[in-house]
This record gives sequence, structure tokens and C-alpha cells, in this order.
Amino acid sequence: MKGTNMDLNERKLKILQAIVADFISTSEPVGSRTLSKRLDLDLSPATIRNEMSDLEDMGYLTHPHTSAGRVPSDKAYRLYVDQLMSASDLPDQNKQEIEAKLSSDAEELDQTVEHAAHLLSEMTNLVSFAITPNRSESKINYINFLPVDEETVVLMIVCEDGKVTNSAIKLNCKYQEDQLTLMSKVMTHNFKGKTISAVLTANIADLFENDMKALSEMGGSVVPSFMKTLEKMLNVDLYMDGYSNIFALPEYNDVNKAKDFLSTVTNKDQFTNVLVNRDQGLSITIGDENSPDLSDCALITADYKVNGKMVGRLGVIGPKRMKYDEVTSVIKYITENLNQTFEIEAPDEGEDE
Amino acid sequence: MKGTNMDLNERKLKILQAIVADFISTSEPVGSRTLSKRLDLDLSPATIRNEMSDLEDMGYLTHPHTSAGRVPSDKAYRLYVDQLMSASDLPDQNKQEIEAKLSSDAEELDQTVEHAAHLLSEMTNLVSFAITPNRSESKINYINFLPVDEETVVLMIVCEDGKVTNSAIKLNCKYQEDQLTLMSKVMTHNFKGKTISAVLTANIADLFENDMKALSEMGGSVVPSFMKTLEKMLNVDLYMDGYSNIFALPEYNDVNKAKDFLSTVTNKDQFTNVLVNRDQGLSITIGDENSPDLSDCALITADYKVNGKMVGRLGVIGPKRMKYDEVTSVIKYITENLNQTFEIEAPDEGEDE
DNA sequence: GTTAGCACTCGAAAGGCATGAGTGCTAACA
DNA sequence: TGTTAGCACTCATGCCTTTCGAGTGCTAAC
Repeated sequence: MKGTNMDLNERKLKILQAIVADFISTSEPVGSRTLSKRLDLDLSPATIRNEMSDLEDMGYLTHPHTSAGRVPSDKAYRLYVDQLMSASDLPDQNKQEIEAKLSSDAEELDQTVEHAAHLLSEMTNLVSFAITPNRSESKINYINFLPVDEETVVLMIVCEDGKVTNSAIKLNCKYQEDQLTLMSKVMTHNFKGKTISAVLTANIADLFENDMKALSEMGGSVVPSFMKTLEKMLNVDLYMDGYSNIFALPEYNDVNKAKDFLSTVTNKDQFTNVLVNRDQGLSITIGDENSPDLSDCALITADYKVNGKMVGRLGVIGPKRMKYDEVTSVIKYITENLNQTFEIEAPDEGEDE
Repeated sequence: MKGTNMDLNERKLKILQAIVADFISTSEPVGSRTLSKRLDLDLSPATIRNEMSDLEDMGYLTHPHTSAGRVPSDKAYRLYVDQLMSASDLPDQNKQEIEAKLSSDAEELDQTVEHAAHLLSEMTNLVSFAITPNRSESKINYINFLPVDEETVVLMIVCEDGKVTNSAIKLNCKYQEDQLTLMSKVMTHNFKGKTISAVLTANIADLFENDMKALSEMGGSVVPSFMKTLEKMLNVDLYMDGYSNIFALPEYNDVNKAKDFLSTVTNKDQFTNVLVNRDQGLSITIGDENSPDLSDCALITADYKVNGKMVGRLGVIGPKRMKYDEVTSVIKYITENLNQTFEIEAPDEGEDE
């Protein structure tokens, strides 16, 4: 911890740490007197004022106005998160709740992810979100065309990870069942084991001109639908929860602030984009490290894995003044649990029945 | 219009109508002087005061405080909606936009419904919602079990309306492909043409004890998953949009009001329940006609049909002071368009290619 | 280097006052 | 008998002033 910030001696770090911690829990600018009382260093308010003045010069603190206490800058939060905050331990009660609600493998992946987002907002009192894994590197297991009625078939694509996607395709022509069987076989043969992104860039039309010449007429209707369905498999779903939590925070007492925040955050496409483009692993971004419309916020995200490969992501967004330590530990515990729940083989396979 | 409210003569109706309309557009209590100027009846403020006093006695108006203007009561809104408001015509621009965005039958039902909700909130500046159709009366077309790996199969249920649902089932035992074929055949034979709700109440276990004795071992793993999948088909999805619109409304300038509103409305299960239990067709509920937690709001909903049978629902929620006429016409136009888009046979079937 | 002391700043809360939109009532009018 | 003018009264709103106190920065002494 020492040495990385040569400009800050131990005492300054301690003071800064206290200021950030205090501001995080009260949201009030913190003054020298308060600090002198709270701090275990035996320092008078005047001394602390001098130190604070230094810290302000260095860009760690700001001043809403002359006669107010100090408020941490983005730089201070960053330092706090990187070096000053102590890891917090999740209460057993929370752990149990997470385990209970996320381990039920009876449920679908989507639902479990939704639950995770819900838990996250409940435990942090912030706005939470979770996106389902990107499947671009999932491998295709088989492809099946099934008859529905005279002119309609269902295309069904099954991934190795068990994910099934289907869509109805309206053909421009009548078909025979054995044509479907042929098509299913050839396409499965060609694409089994390939990743979705690989297939998306392959030239499928060729198949109908070579291996399935007899079906080339059908190809015209099938190929675009097939591509569309693959693309659909790539879509990540976004779940969000806890919108109304922000109203408990003084920074959103101003209706306009609340409005701006909600507008930004409820724009699904845009927000998904923000999430997808973040760093992998545990990632904390504060204030100006985010895009301009989120420059008053901090985001914490982490990744979870499905079958040890596909990666989803979840996290929270809130004011920069957030309990980074607690939130981080909740997020970590949730992702760990998701990882377990989504492992390929259930670890308790060897049941005796 | 006359006669249904014997206690209210023509003049009172006209005054009430003007008060409601004025309050809806300004959100300010309306006073006698304003009204006298706006109204084409040549009446002095004093006369209008007398009439307003009568209307207050009859329960159509209230008084925030002595020296304020009058505000419509729930009863007044109800009368306004039922008898006083004039149908509003949707601007051509809106019509075109609706047609453009909802007619593209290239898209999935879910997506189209989501678009409808989006349009609705954009055009009304309120919070909008849409639920996908309830499929309990949809008929099953066929049931298919497909192999995935040694112990896992995919169950696929196809409805007559083209909806496909599937889920992976982990069996407790190994299986042969022809067992799956048999199971698919027998179950399709038994359930084809039956509605989902009918199948849900049928005793499926019997099948495995009679028609598919050889597979009765498998039945234990399959039946619960099968039922679960059917139930999954009954789930309606809820799409909401325009949350941040409420901040433009003076009634939600108070952060607590906004918070309460959002908490209620973002509770998906609870809110879906409210929607599902509303009257069919165009339904407008105002204030106390709603559940207590929505007693400050008005809801307008309408139904849309898929294949002329399955019924979905969409609408808006906002303050009682809403532009009932305009909102209604938007909703109507959208549902009409959805009905067309979701018709069984595309009307332009006879294309020459 | 630390601290006490002190003047100074500035936001927030509280009180007072004027303003004006509104009412209800009464008495006169058509 | 319905309509209206006139007038006293009410009450929310905005504005101004004052007070209060938490906070700072600076200086001088320890």
C-alpha cells in the first residue's frame, strides 16, 4: 500500500480514507472537526484543515463552497477503491439467501440470471442489472427442420450447451418431409462443432449449390431465416431491477437528476452496449471513467461463467458515493454461486437412485 | 348524452366538461374567472361560482383549500370519459409511424409487442405496457422428443399458432432413439388439437401406464418436465416503457410520489396480475376504481388478437389527469394494427411469385 | 510541526410581508 | 327567479430579511 502514492504520506492517506468513508455513509461534506473526533490519530481540527487543504491542492478533494466541508473527487474514490478500502465480509444471512435462490438448478438459465439481478438490487439497495451470456463461441450440436404445415417449417438449432432456439419459417414452396430430413442432415454435418460466429461468417448459400443441389429452390427461403435465427442466438438479454432504490439516495432528491438517470439507464440497447464493452472480471468504474451521461455514477460489474466458457455479466449502478466494499462482496458471492450453478456437470451427480 | 344524468342540466355538464378539460391540460385548479373567459356561454364568474358550488355538493368537484380553484373528482373524470369527451383524431404522422413499425411481419410476435409498447409510451408521454397473449386456449399441434446426449433430450411442443417452446430434460436413465419416437407419436396422438389448459388438467401419468407401458420408467422424469414446459407456455411476458415520462408530470414532482409510483409499477408479477384481471376490450379505470396503490392513477387498456383468438393486452398508466381522448385513439389504432399484423393468413397471400 | 483563536463565508431554516387568485355571501337587477 | 356586481375573507406563493451554525483560512503562539 505504501509507496505507490509517493505524494501521499501515511497520515494523508488515513485522513483521505476517513473522509471518503464518512462521505460515503452520510453524503454530507465532511469537516475538520468531525474528522478530528472520529479519527484515532490525535490531531486538532486545525491540523486536519491543513492536510485537507493539501489534499485539495493535489486534486483529491473539492469544496462545494467556502464554508462547507470537503467532498472526495473521482481521483479520491479511485484511490479509495484501489488501495484504501478494506474487504468487507458478507453477512451469513445474505450468503444463505444467495445460495438458496441461485442454486436451484431446476430453473432455466434466464430465470436464474433474473433472480441474481433481483438479489443484487435487494442487497445493495442500488439499481442492478444482469446480462445473459454471449453465445458467439458456443458450438452447434445439431440443426433440425421440422414440418408444421404445408408451407411452414420450424427450424431448430441446438447448441452443445443445451440452448435451443427455434423459429418458424414460411417457405415459398411446398416441401416433402424427406427434403427436410436431408436438409437437417447436411446442415448438421457441416456445422456441428462449429461456433455460431464461425457459421455466421460462412457462406451457406454454397451448401445449396453443391451438397443439396436438389433443394436449391428451398435455399432461398431458408438461408436468410437461418442466419436470422443464429443472430437471435447471439442476443443477450438484459435484466434490471431496483429502479426505485435510487429515490432513497439524497443525490436523486432532485427530480431532474432522477429523470436523467432513469432515462439513461432504461435505454436498453444503449445500456447493454455500455455493459458489454466493459473490462472483464471485476470492474469498477467511477465518475468520468464512464461515458459522459454516467459521469455522476459508479458501476461495478463482474462476470459469471456458464459451462466454464460462456460469459455473462452482472452488476450495479449507483452514485459514486457507494459502499464499494460491501457491494463488491455481494457481487463476488453471487457470481461465484452462479458459476457453480451453471457448471457443466452437476457436482452431486452420484446420487444413489 | 342528455337524460342519463338527470341531476345535471346541460349548462352544468358544459361547465364540468370545461373544468375537466382545463385541469387535464394545465394541472392547475380552475377558477371561475378563467372559466368564464374560456367558456362560450356568456356567464359571469359569479354565476359560474354558483354552479361550481352545486357541482361540488354533488361530488363532481373538490377544493384543495378555500381560496383555490376547483379540481375534478373521480366521479367527474368518469362522467367526462363516459359522456363528455369528444373522440380525438390521431394525426396522420402517428398513424403512419404505427403502421410502419408494427406491420413488419418479418419479426417475432414478442418483438412486435415490445415495439407496440414503445410506440405507445412515445406517443402518449406516459408509462406504457403490453403483455403477450395468454395461450391457455391455444391448441397443441405436435409434441416431439429429440436426442441431445446420452441422458438428455429436448422436449419441443409446437402449437397450432406456430409458437414453439422447448426445454431440455435430463432423464434418470439411458434411452433409445426409437423410444423417443414412440413417446413423441403417442403423446402427439393423444394431445394434438387439445388446448394447453386441457392438457394441463389431464392425467398424463396414465399414458405411461397404458399406451406406453414400455416407457413407464421414463415417465417419471418426463411427466413433471412436460407439465412445467406447458406451464411455461402460459406465461405472459410483460413489456413496459416510458418510465421516465412521469418526471415531466407535475403530479410526480414530489420524489416520494414518483418513488411510490415506480415501486408499484416495476413490480412485474403484481402489475401483470393487475393487467390480466381487467375487463376485456377497451377499459378505462380511474382513481379509486383501481387497487388502492394505484388510486391516484388512471389506466387505459385494450386487447389485441392473434390469429383472431388469443388475446393480448396493452395500455398506459398515468395520472388521472390524462388526455383520455388522445390516448384512447392511439391505443385503438395500435391494437387495430396489431390485429392485422397477427392475422392467421397474411391478407396479401396472392402475390405472384 | 501543531494548535488555539478569530474573522469571515455561505447555505439552510425561520419569520414577516405583500401579492393575487380564488372563494362565499349579500344585495341589487332584469 | 336566475344573474350579476361588489366586497370581505382565505390561503398558497414568492420574496426579503434575519439568524444560526458549520465550516474555512489565516495568523500567531507553543
